[in-house]
Amino acid sequence: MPSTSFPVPSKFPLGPPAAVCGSGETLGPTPPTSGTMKAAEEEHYSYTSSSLSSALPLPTAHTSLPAPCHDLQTSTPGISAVPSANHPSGYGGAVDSGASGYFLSSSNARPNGAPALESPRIEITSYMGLHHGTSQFFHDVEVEDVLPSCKRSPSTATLSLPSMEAYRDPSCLSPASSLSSRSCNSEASSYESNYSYPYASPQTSPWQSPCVSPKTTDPEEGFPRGLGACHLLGSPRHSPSTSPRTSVTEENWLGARGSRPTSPCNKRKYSLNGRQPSCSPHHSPTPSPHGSPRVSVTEDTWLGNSTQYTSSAIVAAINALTTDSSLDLGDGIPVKSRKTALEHSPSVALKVEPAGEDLGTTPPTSDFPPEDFTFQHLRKGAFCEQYLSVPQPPYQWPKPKSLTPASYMSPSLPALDWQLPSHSGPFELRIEVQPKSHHRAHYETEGSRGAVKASAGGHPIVQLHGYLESEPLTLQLFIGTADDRLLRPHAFYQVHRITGKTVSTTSHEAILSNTKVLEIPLLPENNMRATIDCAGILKLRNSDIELRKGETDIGRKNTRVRLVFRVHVPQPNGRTLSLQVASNPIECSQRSAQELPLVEKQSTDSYPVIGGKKMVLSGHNFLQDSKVIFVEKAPDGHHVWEMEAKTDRDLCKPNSLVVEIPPFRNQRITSPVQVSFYVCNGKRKRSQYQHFTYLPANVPIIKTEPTDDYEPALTCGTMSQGLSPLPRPYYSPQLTMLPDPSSCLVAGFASYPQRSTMMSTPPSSSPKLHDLSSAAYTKGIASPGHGHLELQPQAAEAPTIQEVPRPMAVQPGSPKQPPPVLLQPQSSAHPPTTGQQQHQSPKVRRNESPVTGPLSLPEVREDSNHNLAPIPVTIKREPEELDQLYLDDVNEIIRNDLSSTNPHS
DNA sequence: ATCCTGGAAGCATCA
DNA sequence: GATGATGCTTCCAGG
Repeated sequence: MPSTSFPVPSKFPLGPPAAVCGSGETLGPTPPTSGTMKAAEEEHYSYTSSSLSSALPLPTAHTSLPAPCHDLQTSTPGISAVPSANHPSGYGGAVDSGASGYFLSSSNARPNGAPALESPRIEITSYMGLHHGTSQFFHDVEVEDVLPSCKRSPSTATLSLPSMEAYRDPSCLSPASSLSSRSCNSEASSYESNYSYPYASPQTSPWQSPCVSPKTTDPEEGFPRGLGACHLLGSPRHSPSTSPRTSVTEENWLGARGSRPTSPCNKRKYSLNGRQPSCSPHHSPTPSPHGSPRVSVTEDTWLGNSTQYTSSAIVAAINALTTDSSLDLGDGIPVKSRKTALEHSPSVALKVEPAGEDLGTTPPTSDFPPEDFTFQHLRKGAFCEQYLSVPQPPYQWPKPKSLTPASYMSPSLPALDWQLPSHSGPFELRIEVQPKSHHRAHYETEGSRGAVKASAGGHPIVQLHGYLESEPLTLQLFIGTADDRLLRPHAFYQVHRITGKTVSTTSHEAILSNTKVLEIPLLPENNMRATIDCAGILKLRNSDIELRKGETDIGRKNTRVRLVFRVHVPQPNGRTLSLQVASNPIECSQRSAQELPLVEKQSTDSYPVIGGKKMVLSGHNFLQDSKVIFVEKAPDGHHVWEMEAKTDRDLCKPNSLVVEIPPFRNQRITSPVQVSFYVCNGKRKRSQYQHFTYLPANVPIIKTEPTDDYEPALTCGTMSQGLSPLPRPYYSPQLTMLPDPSSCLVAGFASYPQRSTMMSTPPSSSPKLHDLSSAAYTKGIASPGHGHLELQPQAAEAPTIQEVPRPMAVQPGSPKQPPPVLLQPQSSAHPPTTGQQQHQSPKVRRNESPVTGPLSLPEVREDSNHNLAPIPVTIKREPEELDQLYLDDVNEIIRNDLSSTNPHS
C-alpha cells in the first residue's frame, strides 16, 4: 500500500539520524587498515583487519570513532574534528548542549522534559517536534523542515562546518578502489560514501544524505538522516557521491536505469559510455551525487534546507574544497575509474555543481539524469583528487525527494553504525524468520530482483517483544555489513524498497547518512510483528563507492550483507530505547552464491582440545572435496595454527558437511581458546570464518553441552537474532556481559562492543541495548563534535556508559576500523572472525551463555564457565565488580599473557 | 508492460 | 609479462 508514509508517528524514532559520523569507514585504520583490510578481505575477508584493529582497537576505538565519522579525517586532517563537532552535539559531549542534537529533546527538553541526557543517550523524541521546534539543534532541524519528517533534525543540525573537516582526503579515496574502475557513474557511490557521516551531523546530514535516495521509492523518504552531516563537507565525497546516489534517488536511479539499458553501451563499456553521456556534466540532477557530496544533500530537501545549512561558512568551505568542479571530480577518483569516466565523459566535467551546493544551486542538473552526472563528473573530472571535494555543485538533486513525512530522523537516534542491543528490559527485537542465505542483489542497471526471502519460503519476519503500548512504532531496516568488524551500513549495498501487488507490507524509504533505510510500521494489532516482503537489495558499483573519498572499504568480494532492523521505543522517562538486531549473513553475489561454500550452522560451538567429535556443518555449496581448516589466529591476525579437519565424504551433501573436530595444538590450555575454521572448495573459494572454541581438556564435557544448547538455539534461533549460530559464540561473551538491558542508558561501553567487534559484530547482536540515547550516540556523535577527540572519549566513555549496553557502543562506526575496544578482548582469544558470526548476538543476552561464547575471553568464560578457566590465569576474574571496561582491559592483558604463555605452554 | 529471475557474456583484475 | 582463474556488471530471455 501506501507506502508512503505510514503513519509513523512523529514519535517514531525513526530517524536515526544520528548521524554520526562515525561512519566508520573511514575509520581508522584507514590508512593502514584499509590497506590491510582490503587485502585481507580479498583473501578471506579476513578479519585481519580486525585483528589488526584489535590491536589498535583500543585506541582505535576512539580513533575509530572518529574515524568513522569522518574518516575523512583520516585523510583529512583536521577535519575530523570538525565533524565531530557537529555531531558532537549530538553526541555526548554535546549531549548536554549539543547533544541536543542528538537528543532532540534535550535541549529542548526532551519530551519528557527530562533534561537531555547527558549522557549519551539518545533520545528519541519525536522527531517532529523535536526537530523542528527544537531546532535548536542544528540544521538538522532545518533540514527536517524541509524534509518532512525527518528526524534528524535536531541533532544534527549543526552543520558546522565540520564538514570541512569531513573532508576526506582524497587520499582517502578508496584506495582500493581501484578495482572497479569501470563504473563511472554510479551515483551510487555517492550514496554511500557517507555512511559515516551519518552521525555526523545530522545536520549535515542534509547534505549528505540527502542525496540518498530519496526518491527511491517514495519521495517521502525524506532522508532524514542527518545524515551526513558530518561530513558533509568533509565528505564531500561522500556526500557527493553519496548523494548521487542518494540523490539519485530512485528516480535518478530509475532514470538511470532506465538507462540501464543504457547499456547500449554495451556492457562494460559500460556504463561509462552509456552513462557518460549523460553524465556528463551534470546531469546534475542526479548527479548530485557528485556534486559535492556534501552539498548534495539531497535534492530538494536539502535544497531547501540546504540553504539553511549551508551556512555561508559551509558553503564557503565547500567551495574551497571544491575546486573546479571538474577538477574535483577527477581528483579523487582513482585512476582507473577515471579512465573510464573520462572516456566517457570527457566533457563531463563535472560541472558540477559548483559549489553551489546547496542543492538548489545547481540546477542544472536536474535535467540530466542523475546518474550521469554524478559520477561521470567525477570521473571525468578527473580525478582530481578532490573529487570529493565536492564542492560540487550542488547538485541538485533534482528531485527533491520528497520527503517523506514519515521519515524523521530523530535527531537523537543513534547512528546507523552504532551497535545496539537486541533486547533490553522487557523489550526484545527478534528476527523470527531469517532471510535466505543467498539473495542476488540487483544493480541499478537491472530491474529489481525481488524482495529478500526466507529460506523456507515466505519472507523474513521481525517482531518486537515486550511492547504493550497501543502506539505503533516504526521498524527500520537497512543493509549492514557481515564481516567481522562491527556492524555498520554496507557501503556497497542499499536496501531497495519493493512495491507491488505481491507486497503486503507498507514501507517507506528514508535516507540516513547515505544509507537507505526502509521504515516499516510495527503495529500493536499485529503484535508488533512485521513480515519483510518489501525489501530488496541494491548493489552499487564498486567503483562508484570506492571513489568516495572517505570510503576505505573495497567492494571486491565484499558481497555479504545482513539485514539490520532497528526499533526505537519511547520510554516513560522520555527517552527512547533503541534496539537492533541483524540477520544472518546474506550472500548477494551471483557467483559467490553459486560457488562459495557457506556455513550457516554448526552443530557444535565448542569442544575440549582433544577433539574427535563429529561436527555437522549446514550451509551451501559443500563438495566432497571441500576441506575444513581450523585456524588459530594471533591478535595480529597471523595464523598461529592451522589444521585440516577430517571430513566424511560419504556424508557430504551440498547442504551439509560432517567434519571431525581436530585436536587443538595445545592440549593443556587452562581456559577456552577461540579459533576459527572455514570450508574451502578451492583456492579462492572459501567460506567465511566460523568460530569455534576449544575448551580445556579437563573440563567436563558437560560444559560443552551447554554450549551446544546455546548453539542450537543460536542456530536455530536464527530467528531472533539473526545470530548465526556460529557467531554467537563470539558474542556470547559479550552477552554475558551485558547484564541487562534495561539499562540502556548508558551506553555501554565500547568495550563490549568491542568484543563484538571482534566478533563481528554482530552488532546486531548486540545484545543489550543500549539506549541509544545519548550515550550511545555519544559516540557517534562525538565525532561530530570533536571528531576524534570526542570520539575517543566516547570510547572511553563508552565503557561507562555502557554498562548495560555495552554491546552497543562500539560502533564507532567505522567499518573499517574496528572498534577500539573490542579489539582487545578479542585479541585475546580469537582473532577476528569473520563476519557471519556476528549476528549472533542475540543469544547473547544472557550472560549465561558464556560458555558458549567462544570467544569470550577467558574472562567471560570464567564466570560463566568456571570450569573452563581453571587455570590460574583466571586472574581476570577479578572483580566482577569491576567495570567491564576494566575487566576487559584486564582480560586483554591476561589474555595476552596467556596467549603468550598458554598456548605454548 | 512490468517485475522477477536465472544464466551468461564481456571485460577487468588477481594469482 | 603472459595466462588462466576469478570477480563484477550488464544483457538477454523466459516465466
